[in-house]
Amino acid sequence: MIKGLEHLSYEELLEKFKALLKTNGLKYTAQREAILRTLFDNQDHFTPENLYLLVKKNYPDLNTGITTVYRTLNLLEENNIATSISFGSQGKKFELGNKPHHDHLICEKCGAIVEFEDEQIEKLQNKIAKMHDFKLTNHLMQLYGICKQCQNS
Amino acid sequence: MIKGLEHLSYEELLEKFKALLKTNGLKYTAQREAILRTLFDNQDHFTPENLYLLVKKNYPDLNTGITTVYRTLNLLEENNIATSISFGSQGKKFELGNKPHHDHLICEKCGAIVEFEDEQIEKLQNKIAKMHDFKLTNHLMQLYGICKQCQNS
DNA sequence: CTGTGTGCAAACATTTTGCAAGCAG
DNA sequence: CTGCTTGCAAAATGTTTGCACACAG
Repeated sequence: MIKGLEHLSYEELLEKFKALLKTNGLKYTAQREAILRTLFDNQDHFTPENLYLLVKKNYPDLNTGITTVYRTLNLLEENNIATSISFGSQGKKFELGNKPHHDHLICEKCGAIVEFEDEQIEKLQNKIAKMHDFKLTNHLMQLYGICKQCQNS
Repeated sequence: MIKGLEHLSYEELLEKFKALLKTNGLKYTAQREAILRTLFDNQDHFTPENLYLLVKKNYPDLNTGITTVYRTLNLLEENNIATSISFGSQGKKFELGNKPHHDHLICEKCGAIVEFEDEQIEKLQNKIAKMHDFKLTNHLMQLYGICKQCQNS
């Protein structure tokens, strides 16, 4: 899983990104940074569409196309800087992978996404994988329900 | 979650389906049964496309369209006879919901899907939901890894 | 008969690709 | 300068909808 990205400052993250670009013979562009920066400034889960709109709003001069957002997100994901998860009807969403591993609680009414971690569950998952002779590489857990607010309305 | 569908024979399942159709003023058609039957005979996880191809192969005379497969799957899902899950790059898949709740181990190499159940994890999930004041309605857990076969090849 | 179901084609939504021009290195 | 990157438009996917005919009840 994502390791070594926890608690990075933006400067550190940017350095990491630049190093990665250099290693792969890719170029550092204003659009790529705008996308990274927007992901960092809004620690949230974005669909490509939502992120595209926000980048456009925050950096109107760059005139970034949605194509570039898709391409950059894929680049970030391939290099473990971002992660994507499919949230049922909410579609595929990306988040910056600079946090320790966590799973999600999703409100089916308002769509709120709450993150959580649980070490015990992780241990049980490893146990199950071992029982089935799987070498675990990744996992996904989503709990769907109704959040406190929506229960009271 | 899905309750009361466990261990149904095909006849029982079909009765349930017919009752449901009658209740909603819907009609029992050969295409709908072919789809249900195919899901039952191949206890597996299907994309609409795959299921469509199999139904076409098994019941060529019906000339079933993919539109009908989509419509029937949605009908079955709305009535808790089938369930759909998004399996990352494998896309959205449906399975007959006549088994007790279970989660999935997915091989990232060959795409194999193995089902498992774990009561302890379910308990922990309830604990977490309670901590965050969520009223749980559903959950999804997928463990991605490399299966035994693929490790040895 | 009535109204639901069907297949087809068209519409849609989302994501990817081809291309000519732009710009980082 | 070289060739990676970009935005646009077009293409490719996956899914839904409109419609006229078919058929279950």
